[in-house]
Amino acid sequence: MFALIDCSSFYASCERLFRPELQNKPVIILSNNDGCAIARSQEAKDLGIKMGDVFYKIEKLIKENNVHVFSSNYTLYADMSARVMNNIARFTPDVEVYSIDECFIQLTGFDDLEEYGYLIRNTVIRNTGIPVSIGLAPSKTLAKIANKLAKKSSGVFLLDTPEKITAALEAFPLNDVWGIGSQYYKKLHSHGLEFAGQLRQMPMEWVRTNMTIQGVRMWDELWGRPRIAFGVYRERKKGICCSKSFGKLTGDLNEITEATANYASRVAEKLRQDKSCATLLSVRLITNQFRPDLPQYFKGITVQLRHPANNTSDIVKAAIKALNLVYHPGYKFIKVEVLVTGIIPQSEVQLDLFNNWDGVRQDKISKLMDKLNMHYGRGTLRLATEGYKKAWNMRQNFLSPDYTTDWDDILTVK
DNA sequence: TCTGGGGTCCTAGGACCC
DNA sequence: TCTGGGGTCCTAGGACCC
Repeated sequence: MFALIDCSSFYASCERLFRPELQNKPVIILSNNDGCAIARSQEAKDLGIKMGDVFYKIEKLIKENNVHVFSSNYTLYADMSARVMNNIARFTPDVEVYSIDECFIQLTGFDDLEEYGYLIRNTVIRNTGIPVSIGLAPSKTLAKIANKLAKKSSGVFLLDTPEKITAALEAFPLNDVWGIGSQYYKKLHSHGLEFAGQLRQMPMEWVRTNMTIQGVRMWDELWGRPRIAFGVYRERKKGICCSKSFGKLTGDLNEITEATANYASRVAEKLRQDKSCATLLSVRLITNQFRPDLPQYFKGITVQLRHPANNTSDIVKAAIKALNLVYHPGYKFIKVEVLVTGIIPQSEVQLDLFNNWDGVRQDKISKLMDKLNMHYGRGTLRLATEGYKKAWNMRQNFLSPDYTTDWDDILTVK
């Protein structure tokens, strides 16, 4: 049996934890650059605020209803997420962290799974203050469905017998099924399908033709046959990217170079975290598609690294080289993306005797940077090209303190 | 009337997830 | 003024090989 444990309105719950006066009040969290709503408390959902609603378009509604607004504070959310996951790991060693606010666990050999579900739920709530709901079922897709049903009932939902599963699927809307997005929903709906139970009744060949092999896997899972692997150990990532919109439009190559260096440096950090090296690096420059009055530009280029690397210096140099190949004056850019691919394990990188490569030295420098930045905060030690003014940096006008990760931000109790 | 067969690798694009 | 970021997997099609 699988369980899916999911934090309710996770970002909003994190913010409310340190602002208890916001319990039962509408709260929303904005995307980077304070662009649109990406998380809402139940009260905010009830006001009709939807995922992705553009901030300035709902400002009136926000004022009228006294909605509390926060910029995304990923430092806080990541730390709270780790606390939740650690608590869950006390119940079973097999935890697959699926996203910042969700994990799958595998449970076997329990007489009363429902009771165990409540025990996990209550423990997490007591120890972290973050409410969670738990869905239990024989496949991951069904566990996701059980989890949605748990949210509508008492926080834990068990789908264990064929009868219970059939009854649940009959009334479960297709567009809420894990793996069915807007495009597949449109297609299925045009064939008269509306509920998960109806899709499950379709012949496998029909599913394969209309939804490829992935659809067949999902279809099997709906029948309670697990087809999606349970992975406690995270696979090596196939690509690592850092891409963020600027706080303003800019055509200034110096500013864009600074941003590119920052993003590339972050990519190098992530590579080192994964103990991976990259062989290819792409940079893409993008204008603002929401400004059709301005000339549009959208171009990316991929360069080969002269040696598989994860040190900051090599990655940043390659990124700046690629940037200079894609940059074109006369445009106002909104975003630059830095992406590395061709990832290989760090341990498999071979030294190249003929390339006069100073990677060993650079690797040592990067290691030291990681150590210092871990201790004193990200960006304490960085390359000069990364700059210090950061005129392009994103807007975060409603940022909460880093209550749990920064001594300066710790709450004072009077 | 009519152009081999069977592979590999890469990229772009489309679908999905949170 | 103002519209997120970071991933996954699958398929089709082109280039290339023998």
